[in-house]
Amino acid sequence: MGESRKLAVSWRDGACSIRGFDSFDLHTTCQCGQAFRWVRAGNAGQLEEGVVQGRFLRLEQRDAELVVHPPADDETIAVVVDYFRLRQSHTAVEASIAGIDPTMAAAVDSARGLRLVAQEPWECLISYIVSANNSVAQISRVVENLSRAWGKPIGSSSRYSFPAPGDLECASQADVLTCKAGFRSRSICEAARRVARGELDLNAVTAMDYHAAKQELIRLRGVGEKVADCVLLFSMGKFEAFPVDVWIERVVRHLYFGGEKTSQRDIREWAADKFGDLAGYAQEYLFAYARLAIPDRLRSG
DNA sequence: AGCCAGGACACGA
DNA sequence: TCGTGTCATGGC
Repeated sequence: MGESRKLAVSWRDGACSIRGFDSFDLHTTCQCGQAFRWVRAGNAGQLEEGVVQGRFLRLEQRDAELVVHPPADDETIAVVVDYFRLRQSHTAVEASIAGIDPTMAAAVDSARGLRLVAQEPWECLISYIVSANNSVAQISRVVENLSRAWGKPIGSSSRYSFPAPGDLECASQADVLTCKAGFRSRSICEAARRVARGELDLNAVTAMDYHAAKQELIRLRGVGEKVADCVLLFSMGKFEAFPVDVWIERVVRHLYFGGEKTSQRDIREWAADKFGDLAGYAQEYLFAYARLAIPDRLRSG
């Protein structure tokens, strides 16, 4: 999992072209349900628009080339490269997982080029508090509502930055409820207060090892093992995390436990033993594999 | 009308 | 420790 690839970056007409990365699929990565602010632009093709670190990004993949549409300054390119971990040799990760057994080979085949993106911990935390007993489409809607209500407008993009902890702390629970956050509104407000007041330091949590960090996150209302694992995996670089949701529970039970009902705890232990350091990547391919049976229109957002 | 969605939590046995 | 009802909200 070393970050060693050398990328080639070139500009033309204000757009920037990044080359030199290996296995990467923009659309698969943006629409797999790990991040909630990406919108596919156009019906087909590889064009995605999203907001990362307060920047509006308009990205287009042309095979082995990733185009960052204007404005594409040095800092924006750095944000894109870090977010998608483009310096990481992903072919090796996929080969390693596919080599585990035929089922995992099929799972990797179903979503080749799927990356684990490096989200911002604060936004990721709130997003996954919102995710509880919710659909991907609805989560995206609520995150966008929160941004529109308390974030800052980004140029002429019609999009808004995700609100900082201090900005969200100003919101009342009733205000958050108007964003359609439902019963999660109280959890959102409490998390905002604790982070804004420095009672919870997400950078410090990121620096902890997996188990210590998880224990810390779970102290928050609305954060159980599954949500904590998502935050750890999608924003804190803890690749051993294996979030167990209803989809993972179903697909693992069916593919590996002969259809017998298995506790989430058993599945987590099984995954840690079977996948080790790559459990998080294995989980994402299994998640994509499981959801493949569902018609595309249900996932488009 | 009823079930489900990238669950968490309080409760009771 | 393990199962169960409940929590908003929208799509099917």
